[in-house]
Amino acid sequence: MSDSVSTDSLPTRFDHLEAQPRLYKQWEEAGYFHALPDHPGDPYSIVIPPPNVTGALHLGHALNNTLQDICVRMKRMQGFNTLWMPGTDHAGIATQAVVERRLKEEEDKSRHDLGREKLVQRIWEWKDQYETRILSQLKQMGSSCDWERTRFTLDEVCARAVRRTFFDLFRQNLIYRGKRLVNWDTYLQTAVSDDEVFHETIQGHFWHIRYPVIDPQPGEPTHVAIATTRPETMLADAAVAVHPDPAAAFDKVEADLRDKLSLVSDKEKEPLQQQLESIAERRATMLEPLVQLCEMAQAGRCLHLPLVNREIPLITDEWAKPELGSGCVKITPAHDPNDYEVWQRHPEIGAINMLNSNGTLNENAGGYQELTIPAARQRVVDDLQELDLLIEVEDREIDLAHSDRSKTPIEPLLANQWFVRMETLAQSAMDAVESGSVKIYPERYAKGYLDWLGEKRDWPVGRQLWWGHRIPIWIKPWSQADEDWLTTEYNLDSTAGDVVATAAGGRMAVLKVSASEDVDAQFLVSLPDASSELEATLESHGFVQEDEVLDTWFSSALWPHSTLGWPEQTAALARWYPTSVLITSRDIITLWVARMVLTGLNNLGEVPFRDVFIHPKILDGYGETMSKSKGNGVDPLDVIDKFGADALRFGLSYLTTETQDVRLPVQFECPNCQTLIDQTRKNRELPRIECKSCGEPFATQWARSDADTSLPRGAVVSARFEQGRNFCNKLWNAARFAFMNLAGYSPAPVTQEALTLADRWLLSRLSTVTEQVTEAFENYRFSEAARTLYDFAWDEFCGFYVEMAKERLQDELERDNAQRVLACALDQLLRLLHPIIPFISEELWQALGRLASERGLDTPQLATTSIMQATWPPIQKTHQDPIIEERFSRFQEALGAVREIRSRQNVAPKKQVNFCIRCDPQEQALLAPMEPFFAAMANAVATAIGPDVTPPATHASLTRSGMEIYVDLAGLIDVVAEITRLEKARQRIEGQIQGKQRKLANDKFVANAPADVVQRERDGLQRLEEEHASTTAALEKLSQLE
RNA sequence: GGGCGAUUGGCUCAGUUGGUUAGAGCGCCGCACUCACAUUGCGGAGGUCACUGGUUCGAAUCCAGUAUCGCCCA
Repeated sequence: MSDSVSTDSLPTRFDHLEAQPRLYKQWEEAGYFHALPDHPGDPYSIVIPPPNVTGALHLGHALNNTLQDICVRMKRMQGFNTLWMPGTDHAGIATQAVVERRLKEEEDKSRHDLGREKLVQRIWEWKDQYETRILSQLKQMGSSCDWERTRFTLDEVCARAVRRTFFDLFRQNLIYRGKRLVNWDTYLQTAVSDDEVFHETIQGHFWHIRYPVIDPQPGEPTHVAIATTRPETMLADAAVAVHPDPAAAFDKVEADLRDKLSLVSDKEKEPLQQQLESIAERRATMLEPLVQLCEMAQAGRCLHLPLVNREIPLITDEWAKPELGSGCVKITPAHDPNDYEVWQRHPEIGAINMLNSNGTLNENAGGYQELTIPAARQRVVDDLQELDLLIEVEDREIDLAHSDRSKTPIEPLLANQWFVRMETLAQSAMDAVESGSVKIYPERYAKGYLDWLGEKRDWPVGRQLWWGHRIPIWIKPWSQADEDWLTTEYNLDSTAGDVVATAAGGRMAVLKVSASEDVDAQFLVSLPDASSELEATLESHGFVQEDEVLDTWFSSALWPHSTLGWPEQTAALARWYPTSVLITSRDIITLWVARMVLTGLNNLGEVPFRDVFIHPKILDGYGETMSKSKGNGVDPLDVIDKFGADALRFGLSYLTTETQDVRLPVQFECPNCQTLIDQTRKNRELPRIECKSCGEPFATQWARSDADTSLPRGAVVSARFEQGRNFCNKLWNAARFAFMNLAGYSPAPVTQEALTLADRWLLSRLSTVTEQVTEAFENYRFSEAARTLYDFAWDEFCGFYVEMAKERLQDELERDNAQRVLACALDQLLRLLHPIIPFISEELWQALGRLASERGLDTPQLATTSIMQATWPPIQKTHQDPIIEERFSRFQEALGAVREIRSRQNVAPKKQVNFCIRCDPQEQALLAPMEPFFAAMANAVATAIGPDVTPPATHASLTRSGMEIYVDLAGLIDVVAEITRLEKARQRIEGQIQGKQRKLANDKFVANAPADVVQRERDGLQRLEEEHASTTAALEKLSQLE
């Protein structure tokens, strides 16, 4: 931009595509984002929720990062020593899954074909590519992160923290390995957590099977019937269970049903009644056989498990439900969570694992070894039928767990897992929230956090993956020789059974695991530092490092302190830990937020952040979450291209309210003619779409065929961002107007006396707005701040103040002060807006600086080069003047009334009209000086204002806050239109009068309501009656004219 | 099954501790482009605040229940 600003040099539009990279580069090169521990100011810090490198950022991230940037930019302006720590997350399973899928698709290779080292290398390549993309997206949004500190959860700094934390927890006996039922993803061949599993109802079957009883006594059944949705699991059955007291079980079911029956409405009674009847029926026919089976179980009767020819016991357990199926249930502890629980109660039945990690059956499946699960299922069913042991097959909807990562069915599997013991850790994290050391906004989310932690479930931290932090444990079968070696060489403390001992002066933690049924005794050794020579020594002694890697959340849990350099006692850590606020989305409160709190407390004895702000989720127009796989995802860069980063940010903050998720109806933008085409559930899955306006086709993200991919791509955007774009344009042009009128600007103090009414009104409003916006931002009420600024900037600053300044700027005597106040007001407004719309506010700030480098009312000061260095506007309480604001609104009402009459009467805008106002002397004093503004803003000339005004012969009138506004319509009046309007008005007034009269006639209201409320009603009634009288009079007059 | 949240004009949302005639943006209708901005200005139409009860002088707002939707947990 040139040094002088004129209409020629400042276009009527903000060119965001040109300005954004230029301004961002300026900021970055000036080092405004970089925080140093020894900079002045109280510390303020935020760590970014590290986006995972699986893919590019979407609008949810845009929202998340916009809110963080708003906080950070405001705090920086407020003089805090502000750090925003950026980085990305390696997202173990998700990223590996994506890369493996591509490997399969593009090269038809599995990870085993490639090998660990090469696969990991591929994933690093993927990571580099997406990290670059993600960081670039963040920059294009305007995020003012301290890029020099950028971290990655798998880099060496984070790795050090992970290593040290694992070692420390292990040393405290808080990490252990145990056999647990896990969700096994047979495709990715890893356990996945419950959070990575989704459930889907599918059409399945319910197979009813008979197991022969071994040596039945006379009178006893020869077979026991069971039913299952997964018949192949019978190969690993360990028992069949029957309820220990079937009669009591029936009693309980019936009692529960009756309880329910007494509570529900009539129409719901019927199904319950039916259930009761069928239970009674079952009881009649089945109780006796069930009791008999129960006795058989107690007598130790066994069953013959067909196909694998094993003997399994009949046992009694409450998991068997007499009211369901045959009343008996097969127990497969290694492949079913409920059966696993049964095993815990009956350890003697054992557990048999029939699965290989790749989902094929193992040697325990006998003749079915090597088969996949679906194949085995078919064979088992066929073979049972052959043996006449299949009773029937029932169609049934079943709930099937799927892996979120591979989209394949989950197999429950008994496997050795690494766990973190949560008892004390979880308690510490609960205490932190309960005591208020961590505050969650909105408060209601604290409940979920506390409930989840309250279960204190141990955290499974091992993943059978290759991408991640390898578990720092070295394993070797126990031997006396090694024990002696460790003792003499490293002063190993006594290795009491299953308690961790330290060695090497605390640089080694050793656990001697006693032998169990399937594992011999062994040493587990953990080391705190990667660089330790101990590692090599151990390996040369035959210790082998655990293959598995840690759950991604293990490293994310350390993020607030690992990024600051912990376990080193860095200056950054001392300065910025604990961080000020964590801003994130609600779905990871438990997975991430809770774990950060407990690791922070464990590692540093201090919570990781003071506040947690949970922001809404972004949904599409149908209320569905956005995602690439649905096709309703919006790329922030598409929005930025079309509307600008400021529009994106403004739109998102405007929508960030406390209770609502953000619904954004989504459109395709035709690349040929820019028409927006609503996205529907149907068209969002199409590879190509034909524009309804120009008829040309364009490609979507689903385009695969050559014909489709050769078409131009249609961006997916949302018209909701038009509001932000328009707002920026409005601000731009208001500033443009100011610049055009700042020629000859000279800085000088403006005395109180020199301020006009409009000035004082604007300064009062500005002060009030500053207070509201500051308060709103500080309490994470982003929408409120955005709305307040929008309304103020558009309606008050542009709609009134700028309009009113026009006159004065042409007046030689007034011009200097008008320029000074205008420059100062624009300056303040830009600062307030900067956190939300950083680019345009910076561009305008710099332009203003070239024209009016020194500004301010009391003592003009040299403005900073960049708005980023400007201070946050202080709240000028002395400027706040409620009386001025109140009186000014009288003017706005009077002006509105004149405009309304003009419009109603179809008076051409260019046609000047006369008007007069009958009002109190108080209003008269206010309105008199505003006469020029009526002329400028409504093309209306005041003929009289005061208590003794006589209305013109032909007029239309309106009543506003006790003022009668009359517009002289001689020669202009549309009598019919005016009569229609007045009659409608009179009707409305009469209704209101009646309402008020009724209210005031109610003794209870008068007696109970506060005096001011009653008085307000009385005043209102009086005003309405006056209005009614004048309306009636006007109507009479008009009907004479007609 | 348990928990949390939502339901306000055609659409997306505000609505402070219950108190005048429930607001905004978009869309719609009418008027207006020489004078910052048509991504604009001025005006207008459009809502029995999901439903049913209750508390209260007074309920979009508080309480209970119902319905529908969403999310989380099992």
